[in-house]
Amino acid sequence: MKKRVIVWFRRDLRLADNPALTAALGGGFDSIVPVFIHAPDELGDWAPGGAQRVWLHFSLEALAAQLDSLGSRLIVRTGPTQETLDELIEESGASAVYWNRLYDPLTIARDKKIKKHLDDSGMETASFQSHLLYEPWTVETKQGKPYKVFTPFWKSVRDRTISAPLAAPNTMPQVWSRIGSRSLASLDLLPRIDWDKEIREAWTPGEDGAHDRLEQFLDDAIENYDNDRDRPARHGTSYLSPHLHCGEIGPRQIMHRLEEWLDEHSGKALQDHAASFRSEIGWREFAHHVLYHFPDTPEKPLDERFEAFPWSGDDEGLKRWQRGQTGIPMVDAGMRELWATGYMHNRLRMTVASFLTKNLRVAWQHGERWFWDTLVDADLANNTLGWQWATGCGADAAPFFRIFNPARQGERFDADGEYVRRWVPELAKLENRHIHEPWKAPAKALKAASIRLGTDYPEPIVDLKASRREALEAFDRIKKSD
DNA sequence: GAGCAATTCGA
DNA sequence: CGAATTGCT
Repeated sequence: MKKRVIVWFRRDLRLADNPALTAALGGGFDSIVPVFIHAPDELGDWAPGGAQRVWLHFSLEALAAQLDSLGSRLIVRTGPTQETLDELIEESGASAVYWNRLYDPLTIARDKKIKKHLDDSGMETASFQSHLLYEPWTVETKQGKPYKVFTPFWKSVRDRTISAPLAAPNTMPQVWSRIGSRSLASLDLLPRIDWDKEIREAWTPGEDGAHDRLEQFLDDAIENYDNDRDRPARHGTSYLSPHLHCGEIGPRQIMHRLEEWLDEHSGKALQDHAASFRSEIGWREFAHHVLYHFPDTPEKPLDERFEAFPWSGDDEGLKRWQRGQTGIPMVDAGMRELWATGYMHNRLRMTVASFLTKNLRVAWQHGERWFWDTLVDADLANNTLGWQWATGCGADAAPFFRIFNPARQGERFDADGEYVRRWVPELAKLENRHIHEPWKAPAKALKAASIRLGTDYPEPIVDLKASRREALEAFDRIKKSD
């Protein structure tokens, strides 16, 4: 009797360091059926957004090509997942299903149900850790509770040993030709109008693209990480987030390769830069930890007092924010970068989130949703943590009064206005000293730069100082009403 | 460089 | 008890 196993791919679209795949290859099976099941309905409100879908399309295309080159084949199906797995089991005669674990609430619930169903019908099932360095349930405070503050979380886990990543297979068993697959195109992941051009040009989804990015980061950017990662005009960050989201590379591989690289490049300064980068990977772990233990946080503030926060309900403000027409250069630059490319530099993510929630006092869930639909790296854990952090209703005791001033942010991190000029070209001719606050520029300076405020570029839709004060007052009220 | 405004977390 | 991502006026 032939033994066959289904490897159920999800957001682990890689061959190297893929424990489910490795277990299947080492499990004495005669055949392996690699399958991806597209079932966005099962993710409720958090089905992949527009930009994510584009990424997923190309990532699946890359995985399919890799499997082809090893003599295997990616089977693509659509949900419902449980029924689809049942059909595949029937068609292939598989006796086992293996997969790698994910941690968002709806996926956990679905996977549990499917595991029980498969177990009950006599299948062998196994799930594996590959998406995170530290399983959320293995990390707790001395009181046995989940962590709510990053630093103690990170201190408690960062010295744990990380096992070596698994090698990619050199060859794989053929997939029975009778097992049919849908075409990728039929999943309808790509947009009808080609707004995704910039995404295609700027990125290479897939496992090879992910590793190239990591190498590029090590070669070019890590030596200045602490200084350059906050400067949006530079390429100072790793750009690994969308690759990590789809699991084209895993955190274990990143950490391992980093150590290997550091062994070849010594220096105290480099160690510091590497520590900062590691802690960013740590933030991703922390975000998953918090989402796992507080599964309501995509919708609800962790700090319950914020349920009563007097949001403005400013629809017009939200629209202008989305379109990059707020009249605040840094905010508009960030929002336009997002709209044009599906990506936004992290420094700007904090700045625009602070502006939306504090200065416009629009509920953070609206911004979270917009990011979800537009970001190519939209990730439920990271997006949720980021928005709650920026709002001040999240995991740490950060004071609400820590409100970003977009003009100060511009002066500090985009001093020469390069980033603003790139994304808000109508301000291109304005001198550096006015570029982050055009409303304060003298008439002469505006004229010299051919800018008519309110015509060529909007007047600020809100007064930064007054709106900051009002936000603080609103926070005072919910604090006292507790 | 202090004050924001005292709070919550976590050892 | 000390500490708390990345701030602003």
